[in-house]
Amino acid sequence: MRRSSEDTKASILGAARERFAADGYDRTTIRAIAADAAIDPSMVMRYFGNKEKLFAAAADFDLHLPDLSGVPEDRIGATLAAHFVERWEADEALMVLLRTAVTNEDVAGRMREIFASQLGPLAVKLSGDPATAARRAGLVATQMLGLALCRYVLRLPPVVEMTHQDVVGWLGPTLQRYLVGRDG
Amino acid sequence: MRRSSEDTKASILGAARERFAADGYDRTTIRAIAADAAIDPSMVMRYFGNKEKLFAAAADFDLHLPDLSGVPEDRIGATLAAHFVERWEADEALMVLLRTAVTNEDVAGRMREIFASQLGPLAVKLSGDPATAARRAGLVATQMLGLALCRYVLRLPPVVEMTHQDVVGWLGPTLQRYLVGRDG
DNA sequence: GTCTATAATTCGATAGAC
DNA sequence: GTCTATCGAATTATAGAC
Repeated sequence: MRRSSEDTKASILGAARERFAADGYDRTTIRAIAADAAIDPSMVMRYFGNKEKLFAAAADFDLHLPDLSGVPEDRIGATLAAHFVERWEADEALMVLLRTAVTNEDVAGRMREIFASQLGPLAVKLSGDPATAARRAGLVATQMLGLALCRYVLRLPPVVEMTHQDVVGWLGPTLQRYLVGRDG
Repeated sequence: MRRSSEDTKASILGAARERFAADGYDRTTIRAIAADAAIDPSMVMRYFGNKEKLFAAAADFDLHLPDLSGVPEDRIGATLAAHFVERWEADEALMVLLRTAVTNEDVAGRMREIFASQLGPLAVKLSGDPATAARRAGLVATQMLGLALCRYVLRLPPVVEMTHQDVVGWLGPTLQRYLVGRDG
């Protein structure tokens, strides 16, 4: 069959995202991606150059943090918790990134950048204290990435079984304290 | 040089733990482990059969959860937080396991077993409520594994810079609420 | 107990025909 | 735009000499 360049590229990217998310970077082969996309392996090379560039294209994403300016001060933690769960379940690129960052130092570096540049400013804005903002952002990351790890990657049954509402109810107060609380 | 069987086995295991922890399962090669142990690759096969069995031997471990019966009720979260950080930094096998569980379904299964069998009973004992114990244990896992992920694997700077005391001060109350709190 | 040699795979990447 | 064919490298694993 004959497809357009754009169709081919898109189907390769889709297959790549699934494979990278399911198997991690090392275990994923260009051959497998090509087979999923029903195309020859050499086409993948033609469009993306090499495996690393294909990964970069598949893992490109944005946290899309919500605008919290209209949210009541005491609902910030809950709002953020709800947003993270939805965002995570909507975009496979996040899992691709987490799975890969664990065994790839370059990707871990990208993850550091993402959280520093997107979560850091939010923490400054919320806590009003630039001195502790970085730490607050880091704490939020530990809880949110920990949830993602246990729920979507390790699939610990009690964590998988929680509804969105359960997650917001339990993690909301935690994030609230990390972002705007006074102790520590 | 001529070494005893035990010496050889021990040095292979040590090298394997370091490699698996540093590079993950897929990236770690038997050849590299053998080189680290200053031995021929075929010796590794001789002693451990194959790569998978070598990994199983290197990742064998125990959470060694502390006895909390003598700890005041309101200090349980802090005690557990302190214990986890110390345990994590003392035993490389934990990082080996986490790094590998992320891209290996069999190992993820072992991780599920470990947390269910070791953290579950603790939650029952503490909360006194078998109905919610599994969920409480799961929540503790999200926060503790999230800390480990950000601090030891992704190495997010603000999380790495926290002292043991900082960790206990911030995460203690979180674990406390997950284990013995009433909301959710 | 240790090593050499090598079999058997698998993979990323390239060249080139159609 | 798509595919065949293949190279070169790396890896697990085995057989067997010393």
